[in-house]
Amino acid sequence: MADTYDFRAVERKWQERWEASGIYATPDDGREKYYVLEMLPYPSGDLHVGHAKNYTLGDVIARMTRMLGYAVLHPMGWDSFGLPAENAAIARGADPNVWTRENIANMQRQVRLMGTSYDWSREITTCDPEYYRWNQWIFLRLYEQGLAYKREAPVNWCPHDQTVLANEQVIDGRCWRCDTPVERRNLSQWFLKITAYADRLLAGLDELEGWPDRTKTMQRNWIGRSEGTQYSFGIENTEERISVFTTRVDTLFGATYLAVAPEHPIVEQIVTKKQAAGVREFAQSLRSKSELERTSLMEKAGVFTGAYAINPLSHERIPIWVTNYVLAEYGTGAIGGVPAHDERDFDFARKNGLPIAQVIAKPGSDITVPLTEPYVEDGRLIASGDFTGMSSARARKAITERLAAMGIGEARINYRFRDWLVSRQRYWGTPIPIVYCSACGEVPVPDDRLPVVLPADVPITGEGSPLARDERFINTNCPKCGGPAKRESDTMDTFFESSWYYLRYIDPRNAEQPWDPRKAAKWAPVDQYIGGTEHTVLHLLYSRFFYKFFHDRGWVSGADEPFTRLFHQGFVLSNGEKMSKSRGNVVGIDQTADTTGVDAMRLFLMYVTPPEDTADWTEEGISGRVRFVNRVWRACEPLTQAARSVDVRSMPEPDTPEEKALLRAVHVAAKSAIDETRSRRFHYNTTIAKLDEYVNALTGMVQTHRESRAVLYAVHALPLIIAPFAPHMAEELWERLGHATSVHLEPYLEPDERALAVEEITLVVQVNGKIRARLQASPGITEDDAFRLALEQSGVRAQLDGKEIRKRIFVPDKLLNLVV
RNA sequence: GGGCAAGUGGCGGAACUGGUAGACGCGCUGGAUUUAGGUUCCAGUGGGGCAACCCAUCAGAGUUCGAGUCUCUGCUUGCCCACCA
Repeated sequence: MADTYDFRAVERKWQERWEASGIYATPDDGREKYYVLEMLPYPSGDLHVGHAKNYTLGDVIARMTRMLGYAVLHPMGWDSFGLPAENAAIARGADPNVWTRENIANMQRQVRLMGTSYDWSREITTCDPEYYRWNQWIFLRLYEQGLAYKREAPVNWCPHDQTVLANEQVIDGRCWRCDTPVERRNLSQWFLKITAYADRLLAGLDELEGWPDRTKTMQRNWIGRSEGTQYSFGIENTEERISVFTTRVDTLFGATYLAVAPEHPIVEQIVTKKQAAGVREFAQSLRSKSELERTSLMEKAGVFTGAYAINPLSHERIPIWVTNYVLAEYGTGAIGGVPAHDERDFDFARKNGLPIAQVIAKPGSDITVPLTEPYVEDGRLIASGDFTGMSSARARKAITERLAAMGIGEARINYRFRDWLVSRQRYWGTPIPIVYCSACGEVPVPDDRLPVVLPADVPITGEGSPLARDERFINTNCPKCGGPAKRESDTMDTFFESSWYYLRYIDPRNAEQPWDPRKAAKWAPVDQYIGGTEHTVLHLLYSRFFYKFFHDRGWVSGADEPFTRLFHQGFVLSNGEKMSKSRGNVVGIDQTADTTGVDAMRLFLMYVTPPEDTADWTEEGISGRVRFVNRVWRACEPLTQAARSVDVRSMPEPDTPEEKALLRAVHVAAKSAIDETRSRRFHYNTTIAKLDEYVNALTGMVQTHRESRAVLYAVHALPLIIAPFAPHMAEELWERLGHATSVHLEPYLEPDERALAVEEITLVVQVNGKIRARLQASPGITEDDAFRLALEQSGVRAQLDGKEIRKRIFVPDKLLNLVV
C-alpha cells in the first residue's frame, strides 16, 4: 500500500510554492476577462468554516474559470474601518489601528491557509490613507454635484454606539450592530442623495438577470416607489393649506377627517387654545418613546386639534386630528382620512367616532349597505360630484387633472427610502473632507490636500465624538481664505468604502486617481459576486448607486450595474446549531487545517449541500471527504510513474466495457464541473458525487488493470479534474506525474463526446403509465423495434392480456408507454 | 397581517427541460483483514409481501398516456417586510 497521504506536508509545501511563484497573478493578455469577487470581509479576528465556505466557493469558481481559459481577476482585501476596532479600544485600551492590523495579519494568514488563489498584489485595506483618500475624493465629487449635502433632520440615534445610523441600519427599530432600541434626534448630518437615483436603481433591477429574485424584490420594496397625487386642503379661517399625498385620489370625496403627524409644523399654528394642552401632551408622549415602542404600538390613537380643513372638491368641512399612525418622514406628513376605503383610517375612525362615507362601490353592486369593513379595492365612484360613475382608475386621472387645474395638486411619485445618512460621530473611519470657516462657511478640502489623515493617539471613551475633542485635528486653516477654521469631526459610514472597493482592485496602486477608467473599461463590472443575504439592501444598494454615479461621470463604461451576477451562499452550522463563541462550537480554520486538511474541508463544504443552502458541519460528514482524499491518493499515487507516459489530452480507446465505463466516469465528472460553472448554478455537490463514482471505478481497477492505458489515463486526468476543489493534492499528484508547471495553469479536461456516448440504454416499458419492463437496447432504437421487444416481455404480456392497445407513446432512448 | 421560498429514506442530498424516485455521501447491519480499537476491503440498506407484485416524494383534489416536477386548496417550516397613505 502507498504511504498514507500526508496532507499537512503537502498543503504547506504548495502554499509556500504558490506564494513564491505568484502563479495566481492576474494575466493581462488577450484572453477574455472574468472578475470573481467575494464580499470584502471585516477583519474581526479568526476565520471559521463558515467563512471558508464563502471563500472556497469563490475560489472554485475562480480556479474553474481560469482553467476554462479566462483571464481571471480574483482579489482580496479588508473592510477595516468600523466600530469593533473602537469597541476594542474602549474595552481594553487597544489602539484601533494596531488591533485592526493584527487581525488583518491573522486573517490573511488563514485565508492563504485555505488554499485560495487570490492575486495578493492587489490586496487593499480600507483604513490605509492611500485607500481612504479616494473615499474623500469621491465624496468631494458627490459634493460638487450636489449629491452630498448637510442638513438638519430627524435621524436615528443609537444611544449605545453613540452615533447616528442610516435607515438601512435600523432593523425592527433597533441598531443593526448592538440591537439597542434606536432613538430619534434632530441633528445636522451629512447625506448622500441616493433618492436622486431612485428610478434608475429600480429600472436597473429589471436588467439584472443574474441576481436572485428575492434580492431584487427586497430592493424594490425598500425603494418603495408609489405613484399618486399630492394635493392640498385649505384650513378654515386661515390662508394656510395642508398638503397630503395619496395613491387613491379617487376616494377624495370620502375623506371625513384630516390626519397629521405630531411633528408636522402646521400643528403649532392651527391648534385651538382649547385643544392645545391635549395636543401638546399627546405629541410629548410620543416624542419620549423610542422608535421601537412607537412602531410596535399598533393601537391607533389621536387628538383633535380643534381646527377644520375644507375638502377642495366637495367643500365639506372636516376635522383635523393629530395621530400616531401618520409618519412625519413619509409623503407630506399628513393624509386625508378615508375610513370607508382604507383599513387604517377605518380603524381610527371607529375608535374616535368619526363618520364613514362610502364613495367607491364594488363593481356590480349599486346598493350601498353600511360597511362592516373597509372596501379597499378599486370600483366605481358614488357620491362623488362630477366624478360619480367613473371607474377608480379613470377617476384618479380626472381628479388629479381637476386639482391641477385648480392649482392645488399634481401627480407625484413618492419613494419610501430616504437619502443615505453617511456621517458618523465616531473615530475609526474616513474623515469627511470639509472645513468650516467663519468667513467662507462650508469649504471642501482641495484635492491636492487629500488625504485628510485620521490622527493617531486619540482617546476613545465611547462618549461623544473623539475627533471633535481633538484640538490638533479640529483646528485648521480655511482652504479658501487661509483664516482659522474647524474641520468636520464626523467620519464616514463604513459602507462608503465598500461601495466602490471592487473598482480599486482593478488599479490598486494608482496614486493619481481612484482607478484608471481605461482599466475599468476592461475589468469592470464584477462578473460574479458572492456574499451573504444580509447585504441585500445596504451594501448592494449603495454600490449600485455609486456605480451609476461613476457611470454618469464617465469613470466606468458599459452597463451601469457593478455586479452582473450575484450569488448568496448559505451559512454553516455546527452539529445543527449556530456557531458562536458562547456555545463553544466554532470550528476554526487553523484547527481544521491541522486535523482534517484543507482539501478535505473544501471538498466537504462544496459537497454537503448546494452552496446556497445552509450546511451542517459534523465530524462524520467531514470524515467522508477525508476518506475520499485518501482513496484518491491510494489509487493514483502508486501509478504516477507509470502514468507519466500517458498523454492526458488524448483519450485512449477502451478495450473492455469496464474501461469504457471508467473513461465515461472521467468525462462525466469533468463535464459536470464545467456545466455547473458555465450555468452559474455552482451545484458542485453533484460534481463531487460524480468524482466519487470516478474514483470508485478507478479504485476497483487499479489493482487488477495496472497496465491498462485507460486506467493510467484516468490516473493522469484525476488531478486535472479535482484541481479546483482539492488544489494541493492535485498539484502534488501532477508533479509526481512528471509535470514541471502548475496544474492550476493547465486548461481543464475537455469532455470527449466519444467517452460520454453510451452503447446501451435502458428503455422503460410502461403499460398505462406503470413500469412493466426494462429493455437493454442500442441508442436510437426505433419505436417499432422497441414495441416488438416489449411484446416479448412476460411482464408486459401479462398486463396486455389480449386487451386492445389504444395508444403508444414513445420517447426515444427513454420510454415506451402502451395505453390499453 | 402581507410577500417570497421550501417540504423526497434514519441524516445531508440527487433526479436541471413532466418520462427508471432515492445518484453520491453519512449512518446502520453482516462479513474479511487486524492482538484489539481504528483503518481498509466486500455485501446489504424506503415500506410491505414466499412470490408475481403492491405502496411510497407534507395532506387532499385536478391536468396528463405518464406528476417529486405543472394547477388549485390546506398544513408545516424558513426568510423578508410589517401602520409607507
